[in-house]
Amino acid sequence: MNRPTTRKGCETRERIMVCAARLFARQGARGTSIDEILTESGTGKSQFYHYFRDKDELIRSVHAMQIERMLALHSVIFEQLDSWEGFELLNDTVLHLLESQRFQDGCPIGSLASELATSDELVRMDTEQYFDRKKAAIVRGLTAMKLRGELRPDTDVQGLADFVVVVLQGAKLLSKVRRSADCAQASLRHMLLYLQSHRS
Amino acid sequence: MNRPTTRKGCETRERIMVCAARLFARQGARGTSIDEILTESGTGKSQFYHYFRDKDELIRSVHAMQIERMLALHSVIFEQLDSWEGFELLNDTVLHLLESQRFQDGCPIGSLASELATSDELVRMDTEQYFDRKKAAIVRGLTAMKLRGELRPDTDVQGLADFVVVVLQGAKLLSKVRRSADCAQASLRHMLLYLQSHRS
DNA sequence: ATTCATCTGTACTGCGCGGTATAATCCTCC
DNA sequence: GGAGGATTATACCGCGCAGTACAGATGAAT
Repeated sequence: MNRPTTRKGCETRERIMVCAARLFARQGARGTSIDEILTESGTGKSQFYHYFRDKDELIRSVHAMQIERMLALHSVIFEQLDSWEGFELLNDTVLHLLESQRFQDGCPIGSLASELATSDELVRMDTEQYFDRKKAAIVRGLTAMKLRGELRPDTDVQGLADFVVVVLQGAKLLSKVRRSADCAQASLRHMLLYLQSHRS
Repeated sequence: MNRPTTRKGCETRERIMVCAARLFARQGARGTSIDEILTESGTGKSQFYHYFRDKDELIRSVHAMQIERMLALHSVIFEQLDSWEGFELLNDTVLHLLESQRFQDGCPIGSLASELATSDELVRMDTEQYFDRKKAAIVRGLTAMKLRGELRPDTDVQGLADFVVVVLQGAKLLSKVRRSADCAQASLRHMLLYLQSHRS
């Protein structure tokens, strides 16, 4: 609702957001109560409703934040996606991320989207944009490789980019269910091998 | 709680389950109240608590039912997974299923798992088993093809099977977010192409 | 020091939710 | 036809939830 103006206000809002993000990733948005977030973040109700109109707005804000966070975190990698090393780095980063959460959260963005996509159109659209931006980065990289003659001229860049996004999301989901990165690792490796099969 | 014995009882329990399954797929388990299920299915509270101990038991029952339903629906296909036609049929079936839901539900099993995997260990394990059984069917098929010499002897059957499961789940999730089968279709086609690249 | 907007503490409300209690019906079998 | 379990109707309970009211604290600017 109100954007914070002072330093203290920013910190408070931030603490709520970060804490909510963590809880949402573990137990979903519907499975997390506002009180729980407030207790965990050491804030009060008045503070919450000073910065957010209602729970839905919090959810959307957190989701948007996670999206920007992820895209920022991967921005360096995205720029290297015009080389095999870049894709290897992408795979490694994803696997590393999964392990750092001990395979508990899967993909926070994907999870929240899966939970709310049908009931919250805004969340759905934000997620769609997220996938679009991810895909665009991959398309850029593959196109560059194609232009440099590293990929066959008839390579279906668009379809491959969709494919990569799909594999990434699927791998993250399965690692969450299996509590292990094994299948994710195998899948990502095969994905890379498939990309490389388009070498000219 | 109580298993129904009479015909009427079975029908009542069935109606609750089917209705819950539909609602869970659209709005998640936490996003669906018992009252909503009862209203929609035309049953009463006493009937619900006659057949289910609590909401968790309903959720697990519905989830288990969905799993068995899916495996049964695919059992014929699973037996044909020792041929390229079999995999094509699998892809077509998945796409057809997505379209029949107008891309609203994605994968009911995957969605519920994503929502509850971290908070309900039983749901998580059931889902894991589901993926295992799916993978096993794929492994059987690919192994048969390998033995028949249609796949190269060094083919990583296990890894490929994981890969297929991952792609299927990822495709279903993205179709839900994108409200379209386009990316799913492209991904599944590329998956098949990759499998076929292992031809000997 | 006073002012004034920002920020925060606390107590409260109303309601929807999961779950219970009790008793009434239905059906089958003897 | 009536005994007895299976099934169903209805009213209810208590709690946790999202959201509100309002007063109090903070702190920078003048």
